[in-house]
Amino acid sequence: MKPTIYDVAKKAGVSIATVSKVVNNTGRISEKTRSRVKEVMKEIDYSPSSVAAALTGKRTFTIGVLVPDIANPFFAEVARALENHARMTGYAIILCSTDYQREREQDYLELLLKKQVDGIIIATEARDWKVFKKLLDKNIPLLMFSIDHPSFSSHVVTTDDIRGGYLAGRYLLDNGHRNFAVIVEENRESGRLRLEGFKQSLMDAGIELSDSFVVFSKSRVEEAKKAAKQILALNNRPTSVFAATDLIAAVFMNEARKANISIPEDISVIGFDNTIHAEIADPGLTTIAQPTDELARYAIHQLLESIEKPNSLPGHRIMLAPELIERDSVKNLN
Amino acid sequence: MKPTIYDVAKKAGVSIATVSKVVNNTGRISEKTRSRVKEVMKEIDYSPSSVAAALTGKRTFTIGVLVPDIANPFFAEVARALENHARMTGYAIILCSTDYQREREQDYLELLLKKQVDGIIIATEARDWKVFKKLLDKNIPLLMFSIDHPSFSSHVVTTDDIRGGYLAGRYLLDNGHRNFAVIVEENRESGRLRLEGFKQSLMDAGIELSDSFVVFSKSRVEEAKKAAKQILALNNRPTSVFAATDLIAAVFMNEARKANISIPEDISVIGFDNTIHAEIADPGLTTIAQPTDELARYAIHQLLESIEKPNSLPGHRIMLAPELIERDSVKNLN
DNA sequence: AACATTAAGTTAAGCGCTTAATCAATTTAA
DNA sequence: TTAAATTGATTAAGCGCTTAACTTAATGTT
Repeated sequence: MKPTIYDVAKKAGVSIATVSKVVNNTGRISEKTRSRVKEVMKEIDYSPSSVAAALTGKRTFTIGVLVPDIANPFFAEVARALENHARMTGYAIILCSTDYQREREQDYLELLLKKQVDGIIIATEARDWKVFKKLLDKNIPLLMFSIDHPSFSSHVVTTDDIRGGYLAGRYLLDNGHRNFAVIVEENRESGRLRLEGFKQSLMDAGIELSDSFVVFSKSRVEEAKKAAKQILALNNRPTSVFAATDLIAAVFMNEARKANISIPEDISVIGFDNTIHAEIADPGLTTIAQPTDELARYAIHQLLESIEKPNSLPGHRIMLAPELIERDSVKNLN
Repeated sequence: MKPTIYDVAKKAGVSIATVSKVVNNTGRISEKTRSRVKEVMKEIDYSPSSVAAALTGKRTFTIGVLVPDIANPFFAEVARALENHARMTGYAIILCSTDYQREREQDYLELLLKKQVDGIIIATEARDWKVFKKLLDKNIPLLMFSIDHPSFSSHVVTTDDIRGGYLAGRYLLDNGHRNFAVIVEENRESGRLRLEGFKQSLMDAGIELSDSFVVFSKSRVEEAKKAAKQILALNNRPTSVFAATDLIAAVFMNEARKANISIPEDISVIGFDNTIHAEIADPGLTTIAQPTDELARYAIHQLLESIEKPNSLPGHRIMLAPELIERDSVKNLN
C-alpha cells in the first residue's frame, strides 16, 4: 500500500498534524523535527495524496482546457503553452477536445465539475453558451481563450483579430497590391474579425473588397482545397490572398502550384497563426503570428487570480497584438 | 456552496447511503425512491464530487499521458486518439509534455503520483528509465506507447517499426528503385528499427545500403533542412529517399524544390506517420501510416485492464502493423 | 401460525489530509 | 519571582463519499 501521512507520523514519532505542516511549510516546526520528518518521508518514499488534500476544501490544482481539436496544430501549440505556464505554477491540465460537438462540450464540462477543477479555460467556440453561463453562476473561474462572446462577462484573453486582419491588409497594400481575395474561416467570430480588420485597412486606402472575392472555408484540407480552386478560377484573379489560417494558406499554395501559378510571382499569399505550416511551406509563408505563449501566460495568470480571489473584479478583456512574420510568400509590386 | 450528498439526502428524506446508491446504481433501491432522489438531484443541480469518491479507495478515473511535445503533430494526434478512447470509458487525461527533459519527466511523474492517477501512458522516450522502474515497483499500471525498451516489462503498444521500414523499402524496390538514402530520426529506438526494416528489405533484394547514404536528423525543421541538403549534395544522388517522419520528408521536398530537383520526377520520397504534413505536401506524400487510432484503442484497453485487475499478467507487447499510404511522391521507374 | 427469505433502507466507520483549538514547556518581561 | 508571551507540538473535527454490517418490514414456505 502507498504510504500515508500516518506511516510517516508513526515512524517519525510525531503527530500527523506535524507531518502535514512540514509538507506544506505551514505552522511552527523546529528545525530538528522538520528534518527528521523529511528524512522519514524520503525513507519510505512518501508522496502526499492531493486527492485527500483537495477534499479538505483546498484546491485540486487542476484546470480544464477545452479546445476544439488538439490535433489541429494551432490548438496543439496553445495547449502546449497553457500546459507550460500551468505547470510552472503547480497546476495540471485536463485535456478536453470538444470536436465542435455540443454533446462533447457538455459531457466534458460535467466531468470537469465532478473533478472539481479549480478553473476552466475555454478555447473552443461554444455550441451552447447556456451551459457555460451556468458555470459562471456556479462561481467556477472561467476564462475564454482566443475567443469572445459579446454576452459573456468572464475573463477573456485573445489576439486582437481585427488588428491582425488590418496588419495583413496593410502589408499587402504596402507591397503594392490592389486586388485581393480572402478565405475566411467559417462560423468563427475570430474569422469575422480578421476579415473586418482586413477590410478596414483597404477602406483606409480607399479600396472596397467585393463579396465575390471573399470565400468561406473551414480549416480543413478538403474544404480549403475547394476554396482555393474557387479563387483560382476567378476570371479577374487577384494579386494577393489573405487566408484565415496557415493551413488554408498552405493548401492554397499547393493548389496554385498545381495550376501552374507560381507563388509569390503570380499571386501573393499571407496566412494567420504562424504555426508549423507557415514554417514548412515553400516558399516560407508570410503570416500573422498570434502571440501564443504570451496569451497563455496571461490566461493562466488571470485564471489563477480569479481562483485565488473568488468573485473579485468582473471579466477583464486582455487583447494582445499580433505580429507580422515576414517570409517569402508576398511579392513586392512596387 | 456546491451541494453535497447530504443536501440531496435531506431534501429527499433519505440517508446519504441511499443517495450514493442511486448515483452509482448499486444496491437495492425501489423505483419510487430512486426517482425521488433523481428528481432532487436535478432540482438542486447536484454533481457528485469525484474527489471524495476517489478518496474512498476507488479510482480517480484519471490517467496521465506523457508525450515529448504535444505541439508535434504526430503526438497531437496520438493524444487526441488516447483522449477519445479514454473518454469513452469515463477516464480523463492529464497532459504532460516532457520536452525530452529529464527534469520535466520527473516533475510530472511526481505530480501524477500525488494526483493518484489510475495509470500512466508513456509516449516519450525516457531520459531516465530508473524513474519509471520505480513506478512499476509501486504497482502503478504503466503502458508504453509507440516506444519500447528491452529491459522493461510493462505493457507495450506500438507500431511494428521494423515492418514499417520494410514496407517502405519494399515499395521503393517494387517501383524499380535501386539507389536509396535514408534520413533516420536520431536517438530514437523507433528510428533505429525503421532503418533496420528498411535495410532488411534491401538485403532481401540483394542490395546493401552504404552508411554514407544514411543521415541523422531530429524531427525539427532546421535539422531536417541540414539533413536534406546533405543528401542533395551527394555526388551520386539516390533516386529515392526514406524519411523517418513526415515532417522530415516534407522539409526534404521543399529543399529539393529549391534546388530545382523535382519530386517525384528526379527523386522519390517516402515518409512515416501519415500526419497532416503528408496530406498537405505537394505532391502528396506517400508514407507509412501508423494506426494511431487503433494503437490508442489497444492502449487504453490494455491499461484499463491492468487497472482493473492489478498485478495480473505481466507486460504484453502489442505490435500493430503499419500501412502504406500511396500518394504521389514516388515515381515508378519500371 | 411459525419461521425463513427477501427487499429496501439505515448506521457508522473510514479514506488521507488540513486546520482551528488547545496544551505544555520555555523564554521574556516586569 | 511570577505573570505574560512565545514556541513547538498535539487533539480532534470535518471534507464528501463508499460500503460492510445491520435493521425492519413485507413476502413466501410448509
